[in-house]
Amino acid sequence: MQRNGKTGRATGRLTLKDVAARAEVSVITASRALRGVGRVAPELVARVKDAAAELNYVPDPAARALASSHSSAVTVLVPTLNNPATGDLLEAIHAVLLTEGFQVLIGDTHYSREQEEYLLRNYLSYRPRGLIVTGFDRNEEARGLIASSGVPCVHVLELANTPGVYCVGLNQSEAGRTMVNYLLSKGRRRIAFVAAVDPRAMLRAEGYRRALKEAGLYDPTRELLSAAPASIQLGASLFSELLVRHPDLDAIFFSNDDLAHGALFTALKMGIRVPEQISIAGFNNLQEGAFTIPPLTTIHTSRAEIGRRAAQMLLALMRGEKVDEPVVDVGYELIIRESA
Amino acid sequence: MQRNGKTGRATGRLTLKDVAARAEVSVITASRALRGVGRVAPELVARVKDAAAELNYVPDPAARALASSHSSAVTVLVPTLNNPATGDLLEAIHAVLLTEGFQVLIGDTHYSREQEEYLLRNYLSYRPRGLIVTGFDRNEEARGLIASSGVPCVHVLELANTPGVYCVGLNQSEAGRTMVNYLLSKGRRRIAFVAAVDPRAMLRAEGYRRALKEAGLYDPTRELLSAAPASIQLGASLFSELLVRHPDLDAIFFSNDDLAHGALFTALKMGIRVPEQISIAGFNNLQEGAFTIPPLTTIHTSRAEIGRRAAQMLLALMRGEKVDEPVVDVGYELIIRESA
DNA sequence: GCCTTACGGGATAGCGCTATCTTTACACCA
DNA sequence: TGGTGTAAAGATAGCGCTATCCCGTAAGGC
Repeated sequence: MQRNGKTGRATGRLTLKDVAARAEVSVITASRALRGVGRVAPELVARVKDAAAELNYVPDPAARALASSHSSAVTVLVPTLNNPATGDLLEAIHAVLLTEGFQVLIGDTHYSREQEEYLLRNYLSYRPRGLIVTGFDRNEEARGLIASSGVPCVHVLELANTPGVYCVGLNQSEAGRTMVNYLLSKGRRRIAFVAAVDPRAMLRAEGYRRALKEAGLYDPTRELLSAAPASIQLGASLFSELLVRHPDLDAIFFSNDDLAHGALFTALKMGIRVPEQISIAGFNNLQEGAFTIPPLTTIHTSRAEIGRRAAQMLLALMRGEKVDEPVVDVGYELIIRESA
Repeated sequence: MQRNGKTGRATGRLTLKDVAARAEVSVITASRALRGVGRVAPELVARVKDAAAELNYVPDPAARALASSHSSAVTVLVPTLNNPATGDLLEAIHAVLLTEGFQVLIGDTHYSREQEEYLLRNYLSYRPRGLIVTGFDRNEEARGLIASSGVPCVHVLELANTPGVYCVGLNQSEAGRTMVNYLLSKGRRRIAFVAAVDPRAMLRAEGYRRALKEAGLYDPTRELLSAAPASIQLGASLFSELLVRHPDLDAIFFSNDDLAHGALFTALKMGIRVPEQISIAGFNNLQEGAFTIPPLTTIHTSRAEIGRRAAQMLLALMRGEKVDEPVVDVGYELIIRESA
């Protein structure tokens, strides 16, 4: 129960030695028994495990990390914590890794390459067993840190075909293209793209451009990018701004549901009929989208599935297993609702 | 740049020994110089720091933790990651602690006491320097773990007056009471309370009950609690359900903005006029609330400020400084919009 | 019967740091 | 001049674990 007490140690910590003593084996046997490595007679394993359980023993991760030069930590770097999509992702990653006995260290890069590099340097000093990073937009230093660390790394949200690179995500650009093609199929011709600049949004922008160029309808002045982080507020103001500049637009593709929600609210307030006058589309399929007036047409992305599968892939990599599907495309789904 | 190379160590890691050698001092002097403890001549400190910088040395946290029996980690336990309010809180905590050189370990208790106890046991084995936990709703075991660990702990979101307990939050119950009193002041008499059960929501419920009892208008059948996690969807269905049971209600206080949004959307769809037929109020002041139809009356809570101040308080505690304000009430603000 | 091989178990030596004690150097006072 | 105090640096010994080497014992081969 209590961790101080019968041991005479300076730190008062309950150690493997105590467990070993109780099980009447040597420390190293206790170590092996608890880790399930090496050859230990089943009977001894049971005795050690019982002793550990009775004493409520928890191994010291620091000592373990120092001795083995491997921690049980997995570092996850996300661009922001302030985002429902990140929440879904982290929740799923946590769920998988924690049950497997790993600790999850979360780093928030705030969409900054410098910050990401700093965090990598920092977190890698923890000798994490694994690494999950968001996308591929990082500087050379950061790339080098990941590569030279030798720590298994899974990239999430985006896809890449580079050999030796593991990733779980979706083709953001294709998803963007799908949405624009859908708008085109509905007869829209003057389609704008509005985004809060972030790497994924820029990939969606590529898809947007490709689709419109293929249709011969691309007009670069119809792209509106903002450096501010996405929010409903921002969507509202970008929407107004865009309408002033381009009153003739018949559709707007927002890089992000938040922005689209702001636009929908503004449209409702200003009496602009959606989708009759203008179609509005978002991206990510946040829960609110099903309830807006009108409900939002968007692209569904399975953040939870990405998190889960990325964590599982990382587990396999950390165990040294062969991963025969290094690129997992979880796909996306066009959610057609009334707004477009 | 690279971490392998000139050192002859088995792990290939760049160690303090390398730094010491380069600065031509002993390891322990290098250690002291880098940590800024003890007496080291300024000239040597500079030499060591230069050497460390040139080698791009990053101390091994595991070794440090083992030797000093203190890590540089701070554990934060939150009830969910899937929530904008949690995002704000974590973002702020991260911002403060990371710049001070601490690592932030996030644990997600999923609103479960058992899970919290498990996580505490686990994370405490990391010898964190500090602990931030959400509220006070935990089992005896968990309470004991925190107390006996001797790790400085700050409680967030709720307040308590127990001596020796540090907390940063707001009086949830008072905030709930304030909202109900406001509704009463607007002439509402048949006020319901709808919540997704969580400890904070239950405190708000207390405030709700108190206010109504004081007004002699309390009716327990007007409380609707759901075990499911809060969502717009849930709010929508609870709203419909409640109206069937109590068609005469003139106001509903939702424990949570998400739920209120669902209600507003449903009301709009069903042609129920808000606030003429029924007033709707929420809690937390999420960004969406300013844009709903009609805009949502709610209670603003400063999650970011709570996170920031909690982190600062924890810093002070970890440094052994005296904290003369162990209970920080960041307050709340009644945001009056059209929905009530 | 001796040697090999395999297996179960233990002894030992660190992992990279820091707490603690000890030593050295030098100023100060009687 | 010798003793003493103190600052500055180093030597030493772990922190709690695991990698590695080593030693018995038993089974199997010739």
